[in-house]
Amino acid sequence: MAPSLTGASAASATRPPSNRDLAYEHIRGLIVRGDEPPGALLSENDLALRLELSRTPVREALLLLAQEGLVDIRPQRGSYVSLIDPDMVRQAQFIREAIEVASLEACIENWGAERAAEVEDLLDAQASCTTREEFYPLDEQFHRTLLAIAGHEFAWMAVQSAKGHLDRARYLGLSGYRPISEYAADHRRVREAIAEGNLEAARDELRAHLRFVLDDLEQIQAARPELFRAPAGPERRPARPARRPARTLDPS
Amino acid sequence: MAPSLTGASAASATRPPSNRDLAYEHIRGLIVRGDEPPGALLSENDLALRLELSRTPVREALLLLAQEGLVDIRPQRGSYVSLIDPDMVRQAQFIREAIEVASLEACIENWGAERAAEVEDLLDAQASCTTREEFYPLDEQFHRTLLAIAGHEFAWMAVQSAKGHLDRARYLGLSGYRPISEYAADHRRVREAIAEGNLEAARDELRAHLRFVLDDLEQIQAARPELFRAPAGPERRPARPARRPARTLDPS
DNA sequence: ATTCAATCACTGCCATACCAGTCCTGTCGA
DNA sequence: TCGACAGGACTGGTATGGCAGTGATTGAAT
Repeated sequence: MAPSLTGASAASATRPPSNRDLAYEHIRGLIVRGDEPPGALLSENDLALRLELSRTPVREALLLLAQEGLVDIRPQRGSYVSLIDPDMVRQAQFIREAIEVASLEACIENWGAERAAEVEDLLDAQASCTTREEFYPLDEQFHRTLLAIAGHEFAWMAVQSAKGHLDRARYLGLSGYRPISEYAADHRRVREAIAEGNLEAARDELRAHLRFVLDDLEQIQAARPELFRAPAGPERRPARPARRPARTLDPS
Repeated sequence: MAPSLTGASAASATRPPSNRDLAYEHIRGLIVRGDEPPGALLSENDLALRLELSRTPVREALLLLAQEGLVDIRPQRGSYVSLIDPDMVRQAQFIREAIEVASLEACIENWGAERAAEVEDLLDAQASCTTREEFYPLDEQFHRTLLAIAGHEFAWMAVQSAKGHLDRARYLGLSGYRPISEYAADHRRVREAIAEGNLEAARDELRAHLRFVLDDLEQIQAARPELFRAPAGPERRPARPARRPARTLDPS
C-alpha cells in the first residue's frame, strides 16, 4: 500500500501526498479489494474524470501499478486489471516462503519480552476475528512483525510487490475455504516454536501455514477460473460488459 | 534491466519500444554503470534535451526508477541518483540469498544434460573473462539460469529490483577486491555440487559465494564512503560540483 | 561587516492538446 | 446474405506550457 515501494515511506512530514499518490492509493485499493475485478478496463480518461484529476497523475499511478504487476497496459488498446497469473502467484508464494523461513533464525535470536508481548496482542486480536476482512490486515501484520523482529523489515517491501497477486486472490476468495480460526492457530504455533527457540519446528509450522494459503488459492481458481490467466489459451478480450456504459459522464 | 518489472518482457514482437522504455534503459544504465554516481542530479529537462525527447517519457522513466529505489525524487528540488543505503544492500543480499538457496532443491531435481551444457558454456565464458565489466553480465546470467532451472524464473525479477543497489555498488567497486577468477571458481563448485545432487554442499557453496560479494561491498564502502547514505547524520546536499555547469546546452 | 528580504533560476507537478494506433460499426457492393 | 471497407470513437504515448515550491544570490538597510 505504500506510495513508492522503496522510497522512504513517502509522506515524511508536512508535505501533503501528491495527486499521483492519491490516485495510486485509490486505484490500488480498487484492484486489491476486488472492486475492479481482474480483466476490468481501467481507462485513464474515465479514472481522471472520476477522481477529478487530469490524466497525468492517473497515468503515472497506472504506470506504477503496471510495474507492480497489478495492471496490464496495452498501448493503444487499454489498461486492464491484470488477470491473476497462477504461475506468478506460486512464484510470489515461493519468494515469500523463502524470505520468511530464512528470517526465522534471526527472529529467534532477537526474541525478547517486549516483542513477545507485541506478537501476543496480535494473536489475541486475531482470535477474536470473525470475518476475513478483519483477519487479513492482522495476518499481514503478524508476518510483517516477524520480519521486523528478525531485522529484515525492508524485505517486507520486496515481498509485498510480489504479493500483490496473492492478496488480490485472497480477497476475491472471501467465501473462505479454510476457516480463519485455523490460520490464527497456525500463527500461535509458530510463535510458540519461536519462543521455545525451536528453529526446526518454527520452520515446519510456518511453511505449513504458508502452504495452506496456496491450497486455498487453488480452490479459488477452481471456483472462479475467469479471474485467472489461462495457462496457454490466447483468450482475447476479457469479456467487458460494454464499450460505452455511460455517455452522461457523471463523475460519481 | 527489463523495462517493466513484471510486465511480460515488454517487446514481445513487432511493437517497438516506447520512448519511455528507451529513456528508462538509458538512465538505468547511467546509474548502474556508475556514469552518474550516487548523489548526482538527474534533471528532467536536462535528460530530455540530451535524449532528444520531451520531458514526459523521461519523467515517467524517472518515476519507475524511483520505485526501484535507484532514484530519489525530491519534489520541487530535484531528482538525484540515490545514495547507496548499506542497510538496503544487506536486505537485498538477504533476499537474494534466501531465494537462491531455497531454489537449489528444485534445481537439483530438474538438473539434466541439456541444462548442464548451458551452464557449462557459461562457466567457460566466465573463465576467459579478464575484466569485471565482462564478468558481471555473465555472473548475472549464471544465477538467473540456476533459478530458471529450478522453475523459479519469475523470482529473478523480484530479486532484480532489490538488487539494484547491490549491482550499482559492485560496478562502482571496479578496482576489484576479490579477483573475478575466484568468483568463477565459486560458480564451478556450485555447479559440481548440484550435478552431484549434494544439496548440503550446494547450499554451503552458494551461500559462501554470495557472502563474499557482501564482503567486497564493505570494502567499497570503506574506500568511498561519500557514495553511501550516512547511517544517521542528516548530511544535506550531496556536494554537487556546481549549479550551472553549462549554459551552452550542448545536447551531446 | 552583517542581516535580512526581494529576486530569480531552477525544480518537479499537473493540465491540456495533439498524435498514431486499434477496434467497433455501419455502409456499400458483390 | 455476406464480406470489404471507410468512418469514427476510443485507447495510451508524447509534447508543451504554466504552476507553486525551493534555495542560492543579491543588494539595500542596519
